[in-house]
Amino acid sequence: MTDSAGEAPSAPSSDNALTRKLARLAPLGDADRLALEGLEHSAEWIAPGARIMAEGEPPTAIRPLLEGIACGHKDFRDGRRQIIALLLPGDICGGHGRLRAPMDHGVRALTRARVASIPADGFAAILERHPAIAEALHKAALVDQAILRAWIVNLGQRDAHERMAHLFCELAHRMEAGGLQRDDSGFRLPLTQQELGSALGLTSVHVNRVVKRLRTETLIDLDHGVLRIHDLPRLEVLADFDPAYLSN
Amino acid sequence: MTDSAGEAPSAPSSDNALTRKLARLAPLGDADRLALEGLEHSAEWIAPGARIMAEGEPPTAIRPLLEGIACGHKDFRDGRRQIIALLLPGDICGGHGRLRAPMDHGVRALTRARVASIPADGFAAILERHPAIAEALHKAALVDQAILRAWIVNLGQRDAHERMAHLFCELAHRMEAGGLQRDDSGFRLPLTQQELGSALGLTSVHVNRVVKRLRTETLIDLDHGVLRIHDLPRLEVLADFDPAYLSN
DNA sequence: CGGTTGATTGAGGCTGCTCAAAAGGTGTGG
DNA sequence: CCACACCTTTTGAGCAGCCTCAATCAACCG
Repeated sequence: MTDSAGEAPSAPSSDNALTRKLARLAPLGDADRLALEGLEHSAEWIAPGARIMAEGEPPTAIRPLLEGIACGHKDFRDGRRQIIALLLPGDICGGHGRLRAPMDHGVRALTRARVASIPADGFAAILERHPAIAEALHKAALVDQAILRAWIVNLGQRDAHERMAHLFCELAHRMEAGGLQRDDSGFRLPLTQQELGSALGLTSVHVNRVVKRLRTETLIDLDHGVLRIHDLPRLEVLADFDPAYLSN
Repeated sequence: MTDSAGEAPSAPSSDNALTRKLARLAPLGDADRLALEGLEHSAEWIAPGARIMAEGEPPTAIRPLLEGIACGHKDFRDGRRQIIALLLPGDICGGHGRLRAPMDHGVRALTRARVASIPADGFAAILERHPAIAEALHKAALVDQAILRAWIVNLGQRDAHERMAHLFCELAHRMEAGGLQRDDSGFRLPLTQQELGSALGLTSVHVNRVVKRLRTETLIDLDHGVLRIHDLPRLEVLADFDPAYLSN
C-alpha cells in the first residue's frame, strides 16, 4: 500500500536482493545486473498480511520478493492450512517462470513487502538474452528444492521441539546468508503461534507449550514477532541441524 | 549390475524416458533429441536396493533415471529415515546440475534400474548448446518443487489414512502421465511397509494397520510389492487429492 | 530345514490434539 | 480516558492417534 517515507534513498547504489542472491549463484555480468535492476520499476509495496499470489492464479508474471518476509501456504476447505515456505528477500514468490500451470499454493506478505513483477513474456526474453540469469534461477530452484526436502524431513521425522528448533536454525542461517539483520538482538519473525503451527504441522496450543519450554531452557525468546536466538549452537544440536543444504 | 537379456533391441527406435519427459516440458528440436539420446551410452543397470547416489557425494555427474523406480532418502545417525521422493523414469536422481553443493540426500534403486551418467562439464556444454534442454530441465525442477510441496502438505496436515491415500493417488497419476503401466491390474511399488512408513512419517506397525483398513474398504490392495488401486475416485476423495500440481 | 526378512496382531503408553476458558494487548469509538 | 471488541497468548483437563515393545506368522532362500 503505502509508499511514503522510510526505505532511504537506497543503500550505496547497491543491488537489490534478487541481484545479490543470483550473483551468489552464477557470475553475472554488468548487462545481467542492469537487466535485473530494471525490474525495480515494476516493484510495488504490499501491506503486511496482504496476498501476493493466489492459489490457482495463472503465472502471468514472475514475482521476486525484494524486501520483507512472505510465506507460501496451501489452504484446505475445512480450515486446515500448511505453510510451505518462508520467503526472504531475493526469493521468488510465484510464477516461477515458464510453467503454464496455475499456482499450486498462495503467497502472503508477513511484513510490509516490496515485490517486483515481470510479465511472463518479458521474462522469457530476459532469460534468452541473459543465460547467466537463467542459470542462476535454475540453481535457485535447486536450492529451494533442498529447503523443501529439509522441511519434509522436519515434518516427517522430528518431534515438536526438534522441529521448531530446526526451523529457527534454518531461518537464522538464511538471514545471515542473505546479509539480513542477524545481530544477536534477533530478527523479525511476524508469525502468530497459530501460523507457526501451520508451518510445523502443530496446533497453536502445542506451539505455545513448545515455545515456552525452549524459552525456559534459555534457547530462544519469541515476543511480539521478534525471534531472539540465545544459543544457536545448542539449538542446532537439539535440531540435529546441518546447514550444508543451504549452500550453493 | 547384470546386462543380460530382456530390454529388447529397443522399442520403435523410441525416445528414452528422459527425452519423453523433457519433450513434454519444452519443444525439443531434432538436435536436442539427438543430444539426449546420446546419453544412453553412459547408462548402466543398477541392482534393486543398490545405491545410486550417496548423501554427501559431490555432484560430479548428473544422473537421470531411464528405467525402473528409485527413491531419495535422508538418513539420521540414530536410524530414523525419511524418504523424500519416489523417482520414476525420466526423473533426475541427483547431481541436478550446476550446483557445487554435495548431495543433501541419498538415492537408492527400488527395482532394477537403468541410470545414465553425464559428467558435469559435458553437461554444462549440453545446456549451453541446447537452450531448449536447459529450459525443460528448469521446468522439471519447478514441477519437482510442486511435488515436494505436496509432500509437505501431506506430512503436515493429513492423518495416516489420508496420507497414504494421497501418496498412492500421486503415484497413479505420475505413472499414467509417464506412460508407464497403469492398467487396472495395478503397478509395481516395491516398498516394504517399513519403507512406506519412512515415506509417510509413520511406523511400519501403523502402516500395516492403515493398509489393512484401506484394503478392507476395498480401496486398494498391496501385496508382494504390487499396488492395485480398486477405486481411484474414492481414494482421491479420501485423500482430498487434486492432480493439478502434477501438470506442467 | 533352519535362518532371515517382512507382514500381522496385541497391549499399553506418550506426544500432541480437542475443548474450554481466562488473561494480556491493541485499536476504536464514545 | 474508559469501555468494548477482537485477537493472540497462555493454561488446564481429558482424549486419541500413533508409537513402542513384543510375539507370532508367512514367505523366501541357500
